[in-house]
Amino acid sequence: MDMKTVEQKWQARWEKAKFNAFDPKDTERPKWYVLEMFSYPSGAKLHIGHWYNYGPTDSYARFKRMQGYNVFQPMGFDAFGLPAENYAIKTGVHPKDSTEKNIETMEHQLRAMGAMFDWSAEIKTCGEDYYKWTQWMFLQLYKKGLAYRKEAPVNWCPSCQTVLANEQVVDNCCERCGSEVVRKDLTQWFFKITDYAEELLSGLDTLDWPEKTKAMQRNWIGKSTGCEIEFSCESGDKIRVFTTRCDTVFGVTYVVLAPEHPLARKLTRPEQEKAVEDYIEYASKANEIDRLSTTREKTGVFTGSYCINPVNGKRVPVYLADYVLCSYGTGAVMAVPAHDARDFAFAQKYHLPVEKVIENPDGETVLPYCEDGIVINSVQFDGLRGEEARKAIARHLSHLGKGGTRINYRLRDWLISRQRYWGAPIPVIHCPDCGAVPVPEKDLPVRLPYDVEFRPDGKSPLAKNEQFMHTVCPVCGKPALRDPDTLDTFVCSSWYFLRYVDAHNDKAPFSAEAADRLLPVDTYVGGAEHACMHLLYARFFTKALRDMGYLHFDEPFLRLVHQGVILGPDGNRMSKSKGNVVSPDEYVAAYGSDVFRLYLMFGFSYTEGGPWNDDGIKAIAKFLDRVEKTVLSIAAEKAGKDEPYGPEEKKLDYARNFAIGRITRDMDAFSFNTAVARLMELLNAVTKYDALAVKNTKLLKETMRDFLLLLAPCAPHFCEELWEKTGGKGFIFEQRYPVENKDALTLDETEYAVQVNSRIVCKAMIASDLSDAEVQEFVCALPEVKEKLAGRPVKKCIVVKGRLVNLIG
RNA sequence: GCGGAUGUGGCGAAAUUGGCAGACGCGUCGGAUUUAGGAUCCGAUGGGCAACCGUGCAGGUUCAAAUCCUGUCAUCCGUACCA
Repeated sequence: MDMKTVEQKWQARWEKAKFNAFDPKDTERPKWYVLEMFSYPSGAKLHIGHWYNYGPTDSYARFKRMQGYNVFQPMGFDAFGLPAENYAIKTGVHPKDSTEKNIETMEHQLRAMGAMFDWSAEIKTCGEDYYKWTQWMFLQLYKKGLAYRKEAPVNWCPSCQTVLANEQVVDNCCERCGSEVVRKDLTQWFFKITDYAEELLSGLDTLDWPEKTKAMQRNWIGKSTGCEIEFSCESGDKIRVFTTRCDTVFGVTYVVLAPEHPLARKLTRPEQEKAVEDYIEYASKANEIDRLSTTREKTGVFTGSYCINPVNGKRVPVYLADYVLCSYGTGAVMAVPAHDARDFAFAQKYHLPVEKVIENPDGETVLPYCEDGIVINSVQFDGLRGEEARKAIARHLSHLGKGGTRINYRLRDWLISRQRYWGAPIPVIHCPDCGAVPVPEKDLPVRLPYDVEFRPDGKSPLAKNEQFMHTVCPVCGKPALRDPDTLDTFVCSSWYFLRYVDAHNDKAPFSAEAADRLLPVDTYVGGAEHACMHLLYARFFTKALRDMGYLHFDEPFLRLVHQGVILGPDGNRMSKSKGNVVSPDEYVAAYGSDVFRLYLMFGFSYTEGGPWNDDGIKAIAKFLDRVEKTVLSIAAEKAGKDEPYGPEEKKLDYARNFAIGRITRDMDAFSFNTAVARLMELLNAVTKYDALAVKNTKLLKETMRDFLLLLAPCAPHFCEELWEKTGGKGFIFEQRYPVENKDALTLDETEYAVQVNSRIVCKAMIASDLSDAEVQEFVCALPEVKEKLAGRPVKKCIVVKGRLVNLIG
């Protein structure tokens, strides 16, 4: 078969019939929203990763379609972002121009894959008709109190000249360029994702997602239940600390503030001023030194001040130390060196007292003892243990008015400002009188100007564009300046799945009807690297929009599947620098897109991936050749009667229905490699039967028809062609996916493994309708069994229906 | 350190969830066809002459373990002083 011609032929026909588009008028069939993570339009062509994500998932979508679902499978481009801007800085090619060109190329390639993408819903996040609504989203979150501005120490990449999200910092280095990240204070916009911490955590339990991904989100959210305790200072200031171990509060021997803590300087006594200033200076540079070492020595400085432990009135010194993080909890901790490894190390170094208040119930108490144990030296709480002690002490603190139970999350608010050009401008105007004023919705979009100087110098490129910057305040009408920053591209991708459902709506981001009809996403497929970013942000958006009344569901992605990573042939991640990049193009040119897709499905365990190896690709081409030959030769046979129906026919019918059942299950489970294996088995069974002298032609033709239908989602062009050639009407994808006939799966007899004392003695065909006792009787009569038993009585007999008999003698 | 996974033939991988380990395919070997090569078709293929031995390693539970439990090693991913 000339695959190139066949592919073009069917792609054109599908296109013409609008066959790939979701049909909103069809209310008969239930909807099924299959979504693959959209791609960033890079300069390179589609790589194996794209193919591996989109090819097999498209087969899944087609399978759902044949099962009778009204499938919606859109595609688009996550088109804003750093790479285009970096490319522009390097080459002078404007991001808009390079991005549009790349989109064109990629779109062309994606279409050539032959996937069932509904291009009528295509979106490009850099288009005005899209980012207008991204800005609208910002405004809604702002209205809802979920967007706010604050001065905050941010991660600054000196090379990219931009702020990075925590998630974009890897090993204290910039995720993109590898430069070391430094700290810088800037006024930034944030989304208050922490307001949803609890629901983002609890909602995970309802999701059909990989456990690993859920675990990562749980860790990222990092809920811990503990206690907040107030230590009063002699100055009158109050230090609030967070602890999960309030059962150790009687063992506090000092209190530590993060160097950036607001009280740090205030509590410093004059005689300590120099030491403290030096330390704060040192700590501010701490990011620049190697913080990765967990064995890094604890450092700190005494402020000269003391505070009072509310439970026992003890006066304890206040230290600054950078092992306490400003951004977690209250930025201050009570130090209990006897029962915390870090406090212990610090106390040793600075010769601070260690007071034991917990005893190991199961042996010697070696300090620092950090497990739960029995409370001692704590007056009325002595003898209590673990959780019980914590509850009692928390209650006590609450009575004292000095604290109480508190839940703390590791999750931080999402920093969304970027001092970058290629993104959606933040729709805010800064007025000297009115302050930060949101742009009225009617004035959206705030257009991203084309002419800008984006060579980095630490300022937002937009800040240098006078025309863009100068405007009037929407409240008072006086001259005012626009916000020069753009939104993190993750903001764009946090709601794209919502836009798809109503991609051309110019009145709203999406209509309520469209959202109700298609959302949430039923099956979402993409890389695992987004576990704590995109997948969390999209959930946050969904919940926030729900609370504003725009959506009527809680979770955007009901089921999530991560495809594995295809590595280079050398087992390493593919990269230009390693020179191990394998391009799909040559294979697609040589074998066609169906063969390439089918090989991706067959050669790897989908969620595992693995090193690229093209040994099997010829085998797939051979398999399809065999299919073609067999299908055409069987189709050419004269239609016959539905007879005979003997053991051979029964066998073929069994193989057919077995395959139907298993393939259906495998496709649903994204177990594509086994689905293809089952197809191969069925073809083998058909070939074998076809070679017989006497055949039931009707059964044979029906089996072949089923086979073609089963194969269709995995080799769409190829099967359409054969469908047409063998007289099929319409598109093969209009046909119903075969459903197994359970009757054909009940056999008169099956092969049992016969064991004596758990060792296999022989195999035996045993009738299916025998009772366990009859099976035992049957196998006991077998000569091999008699020999092994050697006259001993059978003490016990285990029968596993249809599989195995085990005689214990 | 913590969290999560993975470990099965020469190779990619299966295993109905505790029931015949290695489905399906690659590769290899043998045969048919062919002037030859290629292609195609048929057969064999975990190891061992064998009894038997085999799912990283060592134990355990069970009539029965790749699968469950305990310990251990290796690799990968995530995370980084989270109080």
